[in-house]
Amino acid sequence: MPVTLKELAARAQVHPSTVSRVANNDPGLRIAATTRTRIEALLRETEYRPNGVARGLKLRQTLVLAVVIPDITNPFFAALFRGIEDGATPRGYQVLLCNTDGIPERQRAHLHSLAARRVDGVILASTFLKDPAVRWLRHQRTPYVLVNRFSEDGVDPFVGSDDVMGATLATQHLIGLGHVRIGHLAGQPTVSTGVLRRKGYQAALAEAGITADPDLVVESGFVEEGGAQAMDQLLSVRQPPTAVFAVTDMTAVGAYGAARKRGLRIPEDLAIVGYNDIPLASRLIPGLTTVHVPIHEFGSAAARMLLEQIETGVLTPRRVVFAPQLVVRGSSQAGADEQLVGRPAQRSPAE
Amino acid sequence: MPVTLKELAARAQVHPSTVSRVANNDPGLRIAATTRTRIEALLRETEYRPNGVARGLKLRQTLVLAVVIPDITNPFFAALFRGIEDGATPRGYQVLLCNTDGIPERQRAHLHSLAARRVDGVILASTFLKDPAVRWLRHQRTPYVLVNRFSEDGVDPFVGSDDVMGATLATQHLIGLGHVRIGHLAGQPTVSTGVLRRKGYQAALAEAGITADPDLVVESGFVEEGGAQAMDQLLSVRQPPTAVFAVTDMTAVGAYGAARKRGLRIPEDLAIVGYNDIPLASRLIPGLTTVHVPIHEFGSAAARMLLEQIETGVLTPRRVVFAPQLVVRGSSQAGADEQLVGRPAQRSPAE
DNA sequence: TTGCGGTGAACAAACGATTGCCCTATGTTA
DNA sequence: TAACATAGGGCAATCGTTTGTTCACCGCAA
Repeated sequence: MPVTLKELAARAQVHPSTVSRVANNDPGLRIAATTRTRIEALLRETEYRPNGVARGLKLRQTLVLAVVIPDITNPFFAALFRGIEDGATPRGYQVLLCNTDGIPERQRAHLHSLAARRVDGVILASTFLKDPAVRWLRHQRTPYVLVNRFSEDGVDPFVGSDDVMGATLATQHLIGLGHVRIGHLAGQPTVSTGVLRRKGYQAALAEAGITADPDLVVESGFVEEGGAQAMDQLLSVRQPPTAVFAVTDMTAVGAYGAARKRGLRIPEDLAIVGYNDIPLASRLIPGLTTVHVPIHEFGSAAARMLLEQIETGVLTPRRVVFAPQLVVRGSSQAGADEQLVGRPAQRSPAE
Repeated sequence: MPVTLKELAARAQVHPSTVSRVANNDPGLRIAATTRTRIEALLRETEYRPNGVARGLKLRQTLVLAVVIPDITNPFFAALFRGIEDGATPRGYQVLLCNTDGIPERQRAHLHSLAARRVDGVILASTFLKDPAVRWLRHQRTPYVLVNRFSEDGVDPFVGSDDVMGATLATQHLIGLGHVRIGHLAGQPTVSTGVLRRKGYQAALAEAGITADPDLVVESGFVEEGGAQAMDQLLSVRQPPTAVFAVTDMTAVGAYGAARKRGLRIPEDLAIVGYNDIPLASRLIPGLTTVHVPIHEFGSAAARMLLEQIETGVLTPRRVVFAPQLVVRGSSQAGADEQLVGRPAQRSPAE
């Protein structure tokens, strides 16, 4: 059992409040040097650390943040979490991680628990358009930041990338390679990234004077399995695409599988472009051409915004939007894989 | 600001303790039906949830667990975390995630913070042999469980696999394929998995009457970059191995890169076997032959053990050791990749 | 009328820290 | 010598719950 103020006070023959002031280095404290020394020795000897729970109750701050995401086993969210933790830990905060598997009810349940625990703030990366949970957060006056996806355009603190621009870049790249029948593995229309990336895809086609074929857009969701199914469907139309833009890298991974199963060569028979540039993208064979976004910085920026909001009560700027960048690899352009050489090494993981 | 007991009590014209008892459904409570109804209506109307911090102070339990790992972006730990959360959430616990990057000082700092926060228990997956942090946990009487690695043989609550057996299986597999010069990308001798897997490797060689060549064992650590460097070194010896057993899958991924850079074909020129069977293993080309361990179950078993310890004060059994199983894929045996067909789908991730 | 048992709730003491205010010596000044 | 600063700490309220104990009241029986 860790030592308490009261016990220390008894041992030092002083009042607990005095020990507290010494421990907290109260600036306005007048105290005899000998007393201070005696108390400090005791503090060191017992390795006293104030009970965080009691402190939280009194000071109304827990020094805990929460991160709510669909699934940490998705490399995108793992990298995001690292960014958040790296931003929060140096400032004394620790981070609760909540996986929702994309199920609104689980998200709701987690948020309610988090509110009951009085976490100081929430970073939410699993929101969808018109998400009632976000309205609830607003109403609760819980500090929060949305990441990657937003719920209502422009009203919430947000960190993400310019999805329309990223999708446009990706599609223009395929157009530039001479593709005309370009498919899209699309995210759900209930999610901002799904909507905006589809919009960017369509904008690029329109700009190039290519008439959009509705058969070439298939909803895949954001994960591997959906990507495989949707790709399979795309390859079954009477005149299949020669290239696809997948709404996320994981979706593209699914597409790889589906293409390979049909004996298609990438990129000769089918060019593929993804979105996010997760670590896995460069390890695929061929490497996945994708839209790079600074995932780790999403996290650290979100943490910074959240902490600013918590500590100062105000927030400026309210939105951080990174410009995405195309990374060309072998999945769209044969022989392009050497562009990988010299990319910065990843943060070192360890078993 | 959420509503408090005191406010509710004022509105219901009763004492706070009465509201508390109604909210907690105190079995021994005698109360007039009308009063109870009035209070219950108020509880629902205000969506009252007791302040978890105050509750934690009074009850001396926070309903928070902590997971301490090297790095969540390593797929092994991501899967492990899911297992833990899936075991903890249904029982009302939420989980703090702490990344140490394998740095003892960061681990120490996190554990101190966690103790100050009075987390109910800790799951530690980043320990090493004779880890002072584990001794500290014991001394603090903080409930804890070690996962995957242990600190001192047999003394701590532990969940993991039989590393010697797994390594033996892997090596025997290579021997069975006719390999004689078999290398080992080894973990550090300061970590239990490093020591035991090396021991299993050596045992298999000895049993087959193959004399161990010290040049064929190179310390790689547990991550990709180390694997690449160590593999490079192995391929530089005067008579390079025709097969290697890598201490983890991530190390094997590094080996893939190194081999490919030299133009070696896998498995024809170099057979590779890994350990852990992370999701990435089956997506590599060729698929990575590896020692399968139930990562998700590591997590849920650890959570169960920890909760038992927390809630009952005792722990039985103290050790859960899973028997590992070899999964043969194309990295050791050409044409073996079809053994992948029909493997259970992964848990659905989402962007 | 007194006593008693049962109802229905209030009281109050924790849990461990923080912090504004008060109190008592002692020395200083007028 | 009376008034007053100042130094050095103690007091007590507070954060929001939980829970063992006490209390007031009512009806009923003796």
